[in-house]
Amino acid sequence: MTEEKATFFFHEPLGAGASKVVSGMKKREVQASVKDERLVQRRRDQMIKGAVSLFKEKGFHRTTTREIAKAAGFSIGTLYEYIRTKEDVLYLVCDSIYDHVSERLQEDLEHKQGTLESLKHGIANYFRVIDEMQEEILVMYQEAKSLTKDALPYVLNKENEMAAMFEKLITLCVENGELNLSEKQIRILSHTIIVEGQMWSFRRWTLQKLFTLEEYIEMQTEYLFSGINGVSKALQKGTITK
Amino acid sequence: MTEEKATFFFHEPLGAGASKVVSGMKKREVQASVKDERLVQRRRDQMIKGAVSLFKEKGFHRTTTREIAKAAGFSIGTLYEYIRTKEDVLYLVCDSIYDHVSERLQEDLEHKQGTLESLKHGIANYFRVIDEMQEEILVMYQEAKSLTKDALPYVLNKENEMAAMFEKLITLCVENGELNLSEKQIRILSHTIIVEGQMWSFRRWTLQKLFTLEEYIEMQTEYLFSGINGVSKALQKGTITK
Amino acid sequence: MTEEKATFFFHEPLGAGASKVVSGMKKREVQASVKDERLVQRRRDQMIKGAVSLFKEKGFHRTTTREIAKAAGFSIGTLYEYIRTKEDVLYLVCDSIYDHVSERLQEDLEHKQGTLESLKHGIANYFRVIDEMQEEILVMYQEAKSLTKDALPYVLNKENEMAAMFEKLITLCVENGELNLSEKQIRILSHTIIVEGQMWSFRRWTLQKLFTLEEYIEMQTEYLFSGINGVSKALQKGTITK
Amino acid sequence: MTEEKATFFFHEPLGAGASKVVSGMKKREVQASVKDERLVQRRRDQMIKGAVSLFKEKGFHRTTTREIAKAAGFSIGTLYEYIRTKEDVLYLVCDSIYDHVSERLQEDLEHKQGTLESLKHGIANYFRVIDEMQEEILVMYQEAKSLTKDALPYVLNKENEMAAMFEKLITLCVENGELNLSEKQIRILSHTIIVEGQMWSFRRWTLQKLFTLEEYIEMQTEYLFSGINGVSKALQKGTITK
DNA sequence: AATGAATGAGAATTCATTCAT
DNA sequence: TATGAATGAATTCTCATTCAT
Repeated sequence: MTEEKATFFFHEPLGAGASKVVSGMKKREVQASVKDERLVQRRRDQMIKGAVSLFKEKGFHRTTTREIAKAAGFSIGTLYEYIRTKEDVLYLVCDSIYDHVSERLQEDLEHKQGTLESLKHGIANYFRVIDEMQEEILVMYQEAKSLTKDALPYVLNKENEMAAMFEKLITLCVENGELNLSEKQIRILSHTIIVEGQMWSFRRWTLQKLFTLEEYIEMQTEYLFSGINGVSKALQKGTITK
Repeated sequence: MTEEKATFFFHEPLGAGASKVVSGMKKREVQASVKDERLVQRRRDQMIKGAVSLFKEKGFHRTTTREIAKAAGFSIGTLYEYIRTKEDVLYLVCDSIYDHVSERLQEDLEHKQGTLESLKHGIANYFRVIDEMQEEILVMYQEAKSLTKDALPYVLNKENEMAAMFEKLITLCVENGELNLSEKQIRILSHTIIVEGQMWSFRRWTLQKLFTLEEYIEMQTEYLFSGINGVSKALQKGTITK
Repeated sequence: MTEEKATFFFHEPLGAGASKVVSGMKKREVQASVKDERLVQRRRDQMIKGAVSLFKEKGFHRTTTREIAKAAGFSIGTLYEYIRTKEDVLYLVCDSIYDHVSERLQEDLEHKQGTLESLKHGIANYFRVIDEMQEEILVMYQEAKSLTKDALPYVLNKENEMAAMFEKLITLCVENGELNLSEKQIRILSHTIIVEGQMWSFRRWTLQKLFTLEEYIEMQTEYLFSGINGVSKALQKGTITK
Repeated sequence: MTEEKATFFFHEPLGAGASKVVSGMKKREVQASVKDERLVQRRRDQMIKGAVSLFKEKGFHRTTTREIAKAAGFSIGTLYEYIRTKEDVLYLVCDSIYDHVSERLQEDLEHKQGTLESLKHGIANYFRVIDEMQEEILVMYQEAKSLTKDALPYVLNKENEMAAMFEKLITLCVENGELNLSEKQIRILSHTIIVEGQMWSFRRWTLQKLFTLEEYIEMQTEYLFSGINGVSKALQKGTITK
């Protein structure tokens, strides 16, 4: 993967600073004045926790650094001992959410077997993670655009890593002969899966009023595997119920 | 549809002010000091045009009202003759984009016939509209969350109207016996179509590097109608090419 | 009367521009673009009427020229055909109020006779005028300070003219042998009378809750003529009632 | 005293928020971001000092917050650490002036004895305080009207407290048999005294040119106690000089 | 390390005044 | 004469960031 012209959820076309999204990319460093690594970690955790709940409530721009400091339980001066700019907080928050999601997914995708069953299971699991973390997901996708150019590649990288998980899962199925899909088809499929998960969170104002999570999983899986035609026929035959 | 607890792309849980998303809802009025309706329309068009390009570049929050005025080609004082608050600009922008998208869709969905072919055609057309307006789409979905509570129902309503278009299209197919889907399945399907369209714009940083629009349309349609299994089999049989 | 260092209800120490308060001073001209004198007068009357009611409600500074124009029944453009600056409106308003008050007083003080009775009658009449015009009185005294330096002498002059009326009335009594007061005593007395009148308007929040106008007139007159000692004795003797 | 329909020096008729002027009323709190109470006091003192001198010069409305900050010796940002709105400054200024006046009066009225002599002494003292603080008095009475509804009761209350001081002084004389006055007469008298004091400041442009403070005190006292008639007779008899 | 007072650039909004029609 | 759209200087207030204690 080379030079990004990333415009995922981002406004500015990326300039020189923002390039190469390499898998296995190192974390972007956020400078702290305080040396004690353990303390830095603890303070940042407090900070992220406070910030997430504030961002949920009012978004990044409407949240002030003072509020973040207060929510984190320390003073504004202390806040700035652990970050350099307000945007650092946003980066830490996004990074942390990605990590949590990835972690939860990784956990489950550990025992990848390359069967259709395990793929379905993986998808269902992903949807459930999304459901549990919907607030965070919302925050992340809505505010990530406010990250500056140099934080961007790291975030895009995370997105790619997530897609890669599903790609791997699907590829295993292909290798096992359970599926027969081209590279490109795998790519698009994994992105579609990810987006359908996000959909549960983004469109919850309507979806979550119409369906329970499990219904949603079932129906989406049905569509995903059998498509409109398949679903249509199955319904006709009575294989699946309304 | 009743009382919304909308959390679509919005942070604050909606209070009393923001309820009822009624189809056929009247436009929310944005007050102008200037009386000449025609002039108001013209100036607002200038304003929207300028604002969209600024919002694309730097987002709503980072764009100042002075910049908007300048981009629109008039003074800050004049800007405020046509709106009341900065947020009004955002509302006008979102409203305008929705209108354009809807219009473009409506145009095409006029000759709805209730055949699978026409449904496919409608979807393809929608994807193309998205492609043409991707910048605007991006702006709308990323900034709409900054609208205040009282502008919200109008925006949610637009979303519903868009979903309703596809619901109608699909329902026609069902009525014609071309498809056999339950109410709920129609619902979820139309939202999925919409989201897959948005995906082309949201994930363009990766999708548009891998696929041409027509490829994307073809592949998504394939998945949508036949699902993973169908695609998989077709590929095996050589019905479709990689 | 010479060089004023007027600080009546005015903030800035007066510079060169503001001097000589001469009795019989000509009115300060307020320039109009419109030539037709009659029209100018009519429009200004509309303007003053509207402005007074607005100033009553929200004060000079919080009232906008647009509001004044609207209240006057014409457009902002038209307003500026009859004045040069917003402050001109204030001057016209103050001037007009003074004129009304003076006129009402003059009317009554016409038949000055130089008896104590007629002095009492004059005072009572003045109090009644104040009562009738209290809103205007309030406006005038509260906003006059916003007049610029060059409008000031005219206003001070009006104040002097009012004091002069009572001075004349009292002087007549002195000349008639009904009273025996020095120049200075006459001066201070006439100012005191004027201020006691204003008091009815300025302190109405408490006075007008405790007394009717007629009670107030009676009591103030009693004090004015007999003083604390006199009132005290009269009460003791039962000459006056509580 | 209950429900006020105060229109003292105020434009808007008071709504629900502005009621009950209770003696012993607590001070209206002005919120500060800074915690250190002592510092808050010091900074506010600087602020008030600067503001008073600016208000004297150009009035509340024509003074900008930046000017206030500068006059106080700190930045605009710092100013807003100690107040919430510009109006807070006005409230602090008015409050401070009242406090100073009250304090100066209280000091002296401490040794109230209920003799006519001590009453005269109290009045003279009040006039001298007014003289010393005339600039502040002017500012207070001219700008107080710009206070919002919720600051009003506090200010009216102060006015009442001042009147109450004289009422007490007079009442003592009545109780001692030195005077014989009704409740209402006491009321009106104390207000008259207060207003005659203010008169020295409000009409200084003419009074202070004609009289020295001591002359003014003497003459007003004469009138106050003996009235026109008394003064007139005394002059005739040669008891007092011109 | 922690604190929180100080800073000032920057933002939205208002409104007196002008001027072309 | 009358109109009202256009203007932009001026104003209040916010908030990220710094730095002395």
